[in-house]
Amino acid sequence: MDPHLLRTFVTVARCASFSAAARELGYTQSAVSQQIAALESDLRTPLLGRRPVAPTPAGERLLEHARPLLLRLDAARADLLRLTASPPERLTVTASPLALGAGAVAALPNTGVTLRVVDRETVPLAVASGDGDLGLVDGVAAPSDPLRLPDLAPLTVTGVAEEPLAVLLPAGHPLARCPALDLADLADARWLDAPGTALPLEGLRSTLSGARFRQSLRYDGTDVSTLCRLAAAGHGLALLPRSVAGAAGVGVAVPLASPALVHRTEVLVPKVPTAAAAVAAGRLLAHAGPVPTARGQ
Amino acid sequence: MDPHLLRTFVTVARCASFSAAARELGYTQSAVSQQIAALESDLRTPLLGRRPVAPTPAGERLLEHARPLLLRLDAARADLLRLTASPPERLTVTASPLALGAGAVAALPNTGVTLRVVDRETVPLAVASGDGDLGLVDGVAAPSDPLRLPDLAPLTVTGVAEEPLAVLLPAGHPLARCPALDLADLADARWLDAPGTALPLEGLRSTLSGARFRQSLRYDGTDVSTLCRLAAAGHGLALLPRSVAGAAGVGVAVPLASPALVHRTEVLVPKVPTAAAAVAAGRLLAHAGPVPTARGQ
DNA sequence: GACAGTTACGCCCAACGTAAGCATA
DNA sequence: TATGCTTACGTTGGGCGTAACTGTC
Repeated sequence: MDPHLLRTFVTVARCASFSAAARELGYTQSAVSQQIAALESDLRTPLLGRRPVAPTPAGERLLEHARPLLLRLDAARADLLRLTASPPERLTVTASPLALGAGAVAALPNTGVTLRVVDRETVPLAVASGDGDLGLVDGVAAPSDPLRLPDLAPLTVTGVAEEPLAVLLPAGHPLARCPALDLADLADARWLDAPGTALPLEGLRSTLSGARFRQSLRYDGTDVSTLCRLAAAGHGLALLPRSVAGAAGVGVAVPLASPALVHRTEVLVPKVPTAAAAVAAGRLLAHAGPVPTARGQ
Repeated sequence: MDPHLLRTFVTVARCASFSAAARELGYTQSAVSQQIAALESDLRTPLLGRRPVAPTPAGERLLEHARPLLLRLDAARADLLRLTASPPERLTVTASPLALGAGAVAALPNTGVTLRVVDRETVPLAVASGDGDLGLVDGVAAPSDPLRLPDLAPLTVTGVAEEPLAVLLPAGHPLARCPALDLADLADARWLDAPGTALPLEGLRSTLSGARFRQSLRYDGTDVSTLCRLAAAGHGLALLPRSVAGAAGVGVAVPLASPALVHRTEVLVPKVPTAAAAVAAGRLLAHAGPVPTARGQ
């Protein structure tokens, strides 16, 4: 269970090839073979089928463990090195697309900032690994409830904005004339599958037992206006913050009435932020929030 | 950042001594010294002050990373080994004290079961590490909200019970005559500090910004009736499930009215449970729940 | 027979233990 | 002076590469 072996295992599983993984890791094919053999003998179970190279059930389980483990390990390393390293002159802000509300944009310093917009789930990863100095993530939550973020590293998380939700529908949609919608009304609707940009439905499914959300087109970009046009063109519904849906300029935005859910934005900084990140986080809080956060556990 | 080094580091920090850690780990003092030196040179920063042996600020950060990391590593290893190992004949159920409601107790199989009651935060740890086959944890949450559990390993979590809360007060307490209480009423009360048994207040503090919960006696056991007697004797208030507080036989139980919080119990099983654990989990669900669970993220 | 993973074998370095060194109470 | 961490040094084994082997398309 040496992380070295785990990393090799994960790479082999991803490449579905010993030799490709060896090239990528700078080993010989032989070394990779030996590492996998060592891991398999350590755990007393085959982890990879050969020809084709694919994880066995036990291998799948190990992947589930190994990936977050390696992530945490990298995050820990980066965090410790950051303590020593001299503070960078530029501030790198990593944000998910819908986390950049008007308030956040206004509060950003206008010099020495690199703004990177990435997939929603990449944001905590970037901040934890030191890839970004400050993160802005959004998601759906009950009012004043914190977002459920993966705990890759001890980060300081603060809510900075909450706003109501809306569903973006194509103009001719039968539900487009409703004054407000309930999630239950949308149980059988077709949703855009855009987990990085539109608000993800996975968690919401469980609120409506029995309801099956049908998914249609998958969008992997991070561009909100494209997303809105996709929704307006009838490729599927999109759940968005009300202000975004209302200002889309295409389609029809219908407010979401219940259950009580809001669009929430949070600031992520390392427990010991860089000076620039601390200042920027302070400005964001002063400008927009903080928003109350209820109940840890 | 080899886990071997991390484990040594954590041990040295705990023992506050190189030689004691060496004894505990089965190394020579010299080896431990070299391992710490290797870690410090790898991270380019001193981690431990010597004489006395105590973590530096950087060392403190590393401890924060290393402890959960090693936990996850052990959990992963245990999980994989469990896949291979032959299923044990006995079922070990690990539960926090207040997770054992009447329903849960009734649903437990009456043969071949070892029931272990432990500190609340130990339950996920035990299930993740394979130390127990099935876990029952409780906590405070908004209705149909899942508990916030540390994600040590991929576990299957299902709600099985929710019930209202009550505060247990000594008979003469000024608030004991109220028909119901609000958390705000209790902002300045003195609470028992019993995180393993009574419901912990840490998270609740943030709901009432400005309110400072004063803590008094600390109770580290897992015995509910002792806790009730402590509360009744005026050592501090205790937040409990209403049925428990009402049946305490001592003190006065006053229902908690708002904000909307409930006592929630969840079943924890490994993603691939043992046969006995799967059966027991099924019985628990059939008997008591499942309780709705809203929103992932 | 070509491609891809395994096995054999030799080499080397990382890591441990022994033992001497050194700093602090 | 005693205790306890560090440094020096010799030894060993784990892990890598080279190369020969084997199984599968």
